[in-house]
Amino acid sequence: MSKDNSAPTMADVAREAGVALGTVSRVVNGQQVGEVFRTRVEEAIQRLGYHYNSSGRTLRTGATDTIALIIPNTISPYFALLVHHINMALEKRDYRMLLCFSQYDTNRELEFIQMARQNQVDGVIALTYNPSLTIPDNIPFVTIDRFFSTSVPCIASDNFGGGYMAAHKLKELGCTNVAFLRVASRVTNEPSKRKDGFVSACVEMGLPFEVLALEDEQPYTEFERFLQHHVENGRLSFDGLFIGTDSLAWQIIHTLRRMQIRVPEDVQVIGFDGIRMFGDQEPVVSTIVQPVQEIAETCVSTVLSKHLSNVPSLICLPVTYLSGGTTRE
Amino acid sequence: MSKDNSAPTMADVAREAGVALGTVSRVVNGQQVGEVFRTRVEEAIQRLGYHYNSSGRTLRTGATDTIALIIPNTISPYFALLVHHINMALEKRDYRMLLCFSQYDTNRELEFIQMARQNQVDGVIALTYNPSLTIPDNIPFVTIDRFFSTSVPCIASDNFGGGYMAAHKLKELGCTNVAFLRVASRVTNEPSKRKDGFVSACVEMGLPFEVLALEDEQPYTEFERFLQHHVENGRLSFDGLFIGTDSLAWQIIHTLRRMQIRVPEDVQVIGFDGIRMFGDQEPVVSTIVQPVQEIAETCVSTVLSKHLSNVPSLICLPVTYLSGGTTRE
DNA sequence: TTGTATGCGTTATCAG
DNA sequence: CTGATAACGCATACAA
Repeated sequence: MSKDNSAPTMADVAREAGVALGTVSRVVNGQQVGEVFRTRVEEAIQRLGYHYNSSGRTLRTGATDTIALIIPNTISPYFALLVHHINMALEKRDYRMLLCFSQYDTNRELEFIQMARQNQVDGVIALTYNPSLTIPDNIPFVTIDRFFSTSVPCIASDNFGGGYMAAHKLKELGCTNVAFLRVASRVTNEPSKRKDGFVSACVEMGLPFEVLALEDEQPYTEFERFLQHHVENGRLSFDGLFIGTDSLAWQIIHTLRRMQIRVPEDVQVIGFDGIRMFGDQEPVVSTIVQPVQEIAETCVSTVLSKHLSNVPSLICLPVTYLSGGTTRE
Repeated sequence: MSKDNSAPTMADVAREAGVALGTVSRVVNGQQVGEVFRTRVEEAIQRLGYHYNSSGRTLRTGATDTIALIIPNTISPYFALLVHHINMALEKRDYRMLLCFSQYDTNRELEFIQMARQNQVDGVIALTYNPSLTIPDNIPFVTIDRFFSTSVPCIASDNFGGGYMAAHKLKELGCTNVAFLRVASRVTNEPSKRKDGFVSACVEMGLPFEVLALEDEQPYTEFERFLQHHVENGRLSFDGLFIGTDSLAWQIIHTLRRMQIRVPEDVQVIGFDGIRMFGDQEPVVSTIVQPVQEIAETCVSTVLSKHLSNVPSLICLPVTYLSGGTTRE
C-alpha cells in the first residue's frame, strides 16, 4: 500500500523520512523545524518526487489564494490592460486569477459569482454594467467603475476630473465651441461623470458646448447625423471635441475625415482611456489617460484587505492628459 | 453542533431533509433520485441556503475543471484575442481558466507549471518562447506556436502557407521587388516559417526578394537603416513588403511615411496576425489573418481530449488574407 | 520542537 | 433506489 502508482502525499514523505506527517507539513510551509528533520524531509521529498497538493489545504482552511475577475471581455484594449495589471498585482502577492468574461451578459455575471463561491475564491473583482446585481455579502467584493453601495468598495478613475481636464485642455488649445460625444450605458456609472466634469468646466469657463449621449441601441450613424447638422459650407461649427472613449474617438475621427474635416487642423479631438497602438506603442488619439496600473493595484489591495469594512467605499484615482496627434500642441 | 455559523454542507442538508448524505450528493450532481427524495433535498437546500463547495470534490477526485493558460501578457492584442477565445472555448465546456502571464520570463513559466500542478489543474495550454522548457508528462499539455516533441501537441496557424500567400498576393498586386522584415525570437518556432513560405513562393515565382531578420536585442533603428539603404533619389527599391507581425508593420509604415514614402502608393505592405483597431474595428494593416478562434477551440478540445496520445502532434490551421488599406486593391 | 489524531466537504463503494 | 461509511491530502490543536 505504500507503493501504489498514485502521486505521493505528505504521509508518504513522512514515512520515507521517518518523521511525522505534521513535521512534513511544517517543512513544506516553511515553519520552524529542526535542521536534522528538515533535511531528512527535504531529501525524502526529492527521492519521492513529491508535489504539494493544494486541494487538501483548501478543504481544510477554505483558502485558495485565488481571486475571480469578472470583466466583459479581453478584446477591448482597455479591458485587456486592466486584466494584465490586475493579474500582475495578484501575482506579486502570490495570488492567482480566475478569469471570467461576462460578455455584458447579466446572467453570466450571476453564474460567475455563484461559481466563484463554489470554487472558494478568496474574493471577487468585478467590472459590470448590470443594473441590479446582487452582491454576496459573505465574500470580499470590489467593483470597478460602478458604485453599488457603501459596503462594496468601488475603484475608478477620477472621471469627473478627467472631463474637467479635457474641457480646460481644449480651451487652452484655443477652442471656442466644443462638444461632448459618447455612448451611454443603461446604468449610470462612474464613467458617466466624464460628461459632468466636462460640462462643469465649460460652464465655469463660459465655453459654449453641446452634448450628445447616444443610448446603447442607437446606431453609430446618429453621430454622423449630428456632425453633419453642425456643418455649414464645409466647416464644422465645433473646433474641439471631447469623446467618451478612445475607441469612439477613433471612429469619429474617421467620420470627420470622410467629411473632409481635418483633425486636428479644423477640429481638435480628445478621447478617454489612454489606449496605445498594440498596447505599448504611440497613443491612438489625444486622450485622458486612466491610471490602469494604480487601479489594478488598488483593486487587489482592497479586495485582499482583511477589514473591508473600514475601507473607503469609492476610490477615485487621478488621470493625466496625453497628446496623441489629434490636438494642436 | 448542527447550528454553528459556518456554511451548511451536504451533511447539514441531509439532516434537514431527513435523507442520507449520499442522496444529497446525487441530487446535487443530477443523478437519478426518486421524485420525493429529490424535492425534499431541494427544499432543504433552499431553506439552508446551501452552496456547493468544490474543494471537497477536488480532494476526492482530483478534478478541478480548470485549465491553466500560460501566455506572455495580455497587452499585446494578439495575445489578448487568444486569451479571449480560449476562455470562451473553455467556458462553453464548463471549464475555468487560470491565467498566468510569463512576461517572457523562463523562470516564471517553470513556476507556473509547478503551481498549476499543485492546484490540480486538469491541463495546461502554453504559448512560450522558452528554448528549454521541461514539460511534465503527467498532465495534459498543449502548446501554441512552438513544437516541443511528438508527445506534446502543438497548435499553430499555417505560418508557412501565410508567408506563401503574402508573396503571391504582393505579386498579384503588381509588386516586382519585395522584402520580408521581421524580428526573430531566440528560438525557432512555428512563426519562423512565415519567412520560409514567403521565400519559397518568391523563388517559385521568380520574384526578386530580400530578407531582414533582426535579433531580439538589435534595435528597431536597424530596420530604418535597411530601408534607407534601399532608397535611391527618394524612391524605395521595394514596391512590396511582407512584415512578420502587424505590430511591426505598423511601425515600419510610420518609418516609411517619415521617409516620405507613401503606403500603399509607393510600396504595399502586408502584415501578419489580423489585428483590428480596438479589437473589433477595421484592420490596422493589410494582413494575413490567424484563425484565432479555431486555434483556441483546437487547443481546448485537444487539451481536454482523453487520449492525448493519439492526437496529431502538430496542427496547422488555415490563414486568410485581409485587405487593410496598405495594399492597392 | 515533534508526534498524534481529527476533521474539512465531497464522492464512491458497498450493503440493504 | 437509498443509506452508511470510508477515503481523498492537508493543517492544526493538543499531547508528549
